[in-house]
Amino acid sequence: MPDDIKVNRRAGGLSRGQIIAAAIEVLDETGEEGLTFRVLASRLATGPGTLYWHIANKEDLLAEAADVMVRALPAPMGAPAEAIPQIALWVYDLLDAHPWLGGPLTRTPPPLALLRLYEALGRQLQALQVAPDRQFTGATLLGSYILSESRQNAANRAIGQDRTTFLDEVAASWQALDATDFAFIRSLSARLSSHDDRAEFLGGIALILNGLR
Amino acid sequence: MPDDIKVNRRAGGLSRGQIIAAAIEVLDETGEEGLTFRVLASRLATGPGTLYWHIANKEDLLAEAADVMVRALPAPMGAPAEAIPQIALWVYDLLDAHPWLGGPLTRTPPPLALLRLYEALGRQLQALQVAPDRQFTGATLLGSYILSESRQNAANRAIGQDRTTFLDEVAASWQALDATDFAFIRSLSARLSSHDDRAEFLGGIALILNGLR
DNA sequence: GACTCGTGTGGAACGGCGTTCCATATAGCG
DNA sequence: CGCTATATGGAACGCCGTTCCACACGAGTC
Repeated sequence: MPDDIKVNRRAGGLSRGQIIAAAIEVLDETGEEGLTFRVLASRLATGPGTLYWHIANKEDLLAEAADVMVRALPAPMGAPAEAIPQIALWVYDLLDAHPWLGGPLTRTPPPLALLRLYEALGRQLQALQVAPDRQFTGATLLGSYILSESRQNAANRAIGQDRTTFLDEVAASWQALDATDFAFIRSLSARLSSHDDRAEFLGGIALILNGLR
Repeated sequence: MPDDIKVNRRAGGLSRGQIIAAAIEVLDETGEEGLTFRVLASRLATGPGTLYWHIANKEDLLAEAADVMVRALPAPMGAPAEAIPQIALWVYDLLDAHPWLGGPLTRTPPPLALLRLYEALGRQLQALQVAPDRQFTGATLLGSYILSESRQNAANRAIGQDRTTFLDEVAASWQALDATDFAFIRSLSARLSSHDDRAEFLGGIALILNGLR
């Protein structure tokens, strides 16, 4: 299966692209754990064995699905100092709408989808005239923060129940911790459920950019 | 199974602590995927069903194992500006020695082990006189960067082969990317295999602290 | 137009997983 | 000395990713 260019000669034949598109549908509907080869095969009206002719394994499938999503990253507009928060928010909203992306994006080695993100961030750092030996650190820092926060936020709402009630429960469990061992955590718990996530998130981005200057 | 205080009355009885200790042994030897209830049970000379009397499920077991590891975090010494890199490096080395920690530490909601880490970082931020409304952002930023980098580094070496040859392969695959779409990534690939990970890592920490000032 | 062969197909089966079930054993208590 | 809650452990359940293999089809060759 060397090239994707080679199209299936069969009439109603399955293509790699169709499989990935169907996988994304299933992932959006039932999450990462809901995607199995059996349900995917039945949705495509075939058997599990057929899928393995087109894709190597589940890891491969997830990486490709993630890449499809990240390819939609729009070209940033405006000054670099504005473009970076713009990219950050785009990723934040992407993972909010498709929480399953959290898994496939954070693998070793970094999947292509993640490289696209780093590329976009790195270019803005270059445009910001960040010193070359700081670009690596800066891109890594931005990327890890963006992904970690987006993942966390996405996971919060993937639980199924309402996001605010979930955060309230977490805050309550933090309040129940030992008062001396977890003084700082407890002081955070009030802030946890009331704060504006996106504003908080953008604050972190601004902090990084501030440090890069 | 309300309290841990209640000790097994049986002679050679199994305790929750013994199970967790054995689990950590298996995890250190064979990684997260190597830990199954069957191998854990056979190591403890019992059946899988017995384990479920003492622990709720695998997630519970992993969270508790992670907590045991993070509890060993030493009390930071010296000025706060030195204590934070100190904590960061401790986590970095911990995950380097026990790569399986990467998984259990990054769950939703944040496991107790992770809260311990945030507590330690937050206290240093307070000592650094960081404004209260920036402590949350700062701790989150530090935590996400420390964990992400440590995880990445740990995963690199968990592959089995030598770390440098692994990074060389990654660098080569980056060089093979499209020259215009991935100009920034390609410019990074040279730096990837030659750089000093720990120095790079500390550079990122310094950058965050710089931004907080 | 028949033959053939590489390209696809799909359902059964494999081995392993987390977890549950249940018959059984044991230790403390009335 | 029974009784009962505690604790055990092996069998079994349902599901997973993946492999296997018998088979169908479409295009090139004579």
